[in-house]
Amino acid sequence: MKVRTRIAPSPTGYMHVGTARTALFNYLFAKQNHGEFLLRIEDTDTERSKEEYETDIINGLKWLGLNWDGEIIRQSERLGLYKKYLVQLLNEKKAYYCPHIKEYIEKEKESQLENKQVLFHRCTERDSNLKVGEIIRFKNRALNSVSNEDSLIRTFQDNIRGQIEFFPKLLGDFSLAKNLDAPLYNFAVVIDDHETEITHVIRGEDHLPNTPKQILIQEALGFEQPEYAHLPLILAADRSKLSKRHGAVSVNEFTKLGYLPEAMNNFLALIGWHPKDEKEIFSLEELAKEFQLERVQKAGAIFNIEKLNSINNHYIKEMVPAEISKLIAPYLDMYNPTEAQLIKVAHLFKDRLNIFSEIKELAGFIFALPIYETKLLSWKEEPKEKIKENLQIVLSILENIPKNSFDIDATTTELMPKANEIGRGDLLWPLRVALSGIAKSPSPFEILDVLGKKESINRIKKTIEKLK
RNA sequence: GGCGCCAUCGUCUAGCCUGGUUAGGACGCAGGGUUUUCAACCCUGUAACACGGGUUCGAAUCCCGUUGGCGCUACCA
Repeated sequence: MKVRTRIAPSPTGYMHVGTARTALFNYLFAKQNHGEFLLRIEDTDTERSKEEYETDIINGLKWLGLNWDGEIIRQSERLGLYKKYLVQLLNEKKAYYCPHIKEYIEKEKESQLENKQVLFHRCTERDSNLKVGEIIRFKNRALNSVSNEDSLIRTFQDNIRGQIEFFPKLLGDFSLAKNLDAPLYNFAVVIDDHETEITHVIRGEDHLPNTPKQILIQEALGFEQPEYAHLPLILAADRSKLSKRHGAVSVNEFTKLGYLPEAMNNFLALIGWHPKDEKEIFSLEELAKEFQLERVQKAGAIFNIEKLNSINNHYIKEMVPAEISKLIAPYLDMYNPTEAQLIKVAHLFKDRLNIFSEIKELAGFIFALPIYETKLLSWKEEPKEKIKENLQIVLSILENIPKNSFDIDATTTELMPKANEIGRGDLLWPLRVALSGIAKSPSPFEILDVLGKKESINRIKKTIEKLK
């Protein structure tokens, strides 16, 4: 049978990195088994679902290169299908209309909580077979009698976790739909996974408690049970489920910050999965080849942004300046840089860039010399006059280099003998600051090269002026 | 409260199934090197088997318990 997996996000928020990781694992598993990876939008909650979020999810998947097979499946467009099965369950008396409103159920819960009981609804109308309410509930057979075999412990297999136990009775008569035209999550999932012939349900661990309900629905409908695999959760630093309050969690935020999709995929793959050997850098194709569900971790993993940064830095270093220049351009927009400038900047900063958005802070001085204090010019507390004198020396040397051969080689060759003579720090430090206005920068020779002769001379002269 | 899941360096993890390792790697951090600073790169270092029993000649590894963490407990998904 052909392997089919799916990513089934609900468009109630921007695409979460957890969704991205689940999508990635589903994609990888499908690819390595020459199967299909489907995208299903779970938009049955009309109150919270928004088109904007759906678009964001689609863009996120595309950005990551996790291309799905076939058309997008939208649950909101399949209401007739759910209705058909709902009617079937109702007719077969495997589901019923429940008259109890929310307030009643909540009160019921409160008293159950007080009495330290399991929270579930057992309806007085479950056998009335009348349409006494809107909500449709699953008639849980395990509730029928205490000696019923359905009240015993049951298990299902999870490809990551092994055998999982559950008590059908403890599930109560859970809800299937708000009404005939408004299916609820657990029900819609079962119908869709069946109809689209999903063979492997790979999803977050937060769905583990839903699985028994879904299995019961499958059995009531006579559906085949797919294989399950529940992924560990992505956690925040405090080990709770990663959410908005923890900072950047949506894929589009990472895109805006200037992360590379290949770094994102690589990093996400390493949260909860690890190859046999010690390799850590993987392309999507390599991942599809080496990924194994059996090697997925069971415990939740903290989203470690430092690691992501280091992986991103790795991928940036592998790129050529021409590619990088395009990606840093948006962050330097306010300076109206030329293409040639961007390429030089890309070349100069590629090794020290974790994410592209950092370029503004790192390279801003190239385009606009920041204001700085005069004392920054002194290497080791030399007097003003000494600094000025050294800058004069540099200036006279640089002025003698022809404009069109004013590059790293030329400036290094001309300046270094003098620097060695009077002290490297004494000569090069003031030059660095005169050119950049900051303490932490690339070498003065590299800056000279990017700035060009005219701007370099200009900056040095201004500094000398400043020292008067 | 109930149910379920989980537990190796600060973090991500290898090792666990098929007991015998100086418990390995990466990120981070610290120190050193690299034609001045920063970054990158190279080298070195740092640091972990949650606890208690049991089985065994021998337990991170198998079993039981404890503790802790997380998730779910909707007319959300």
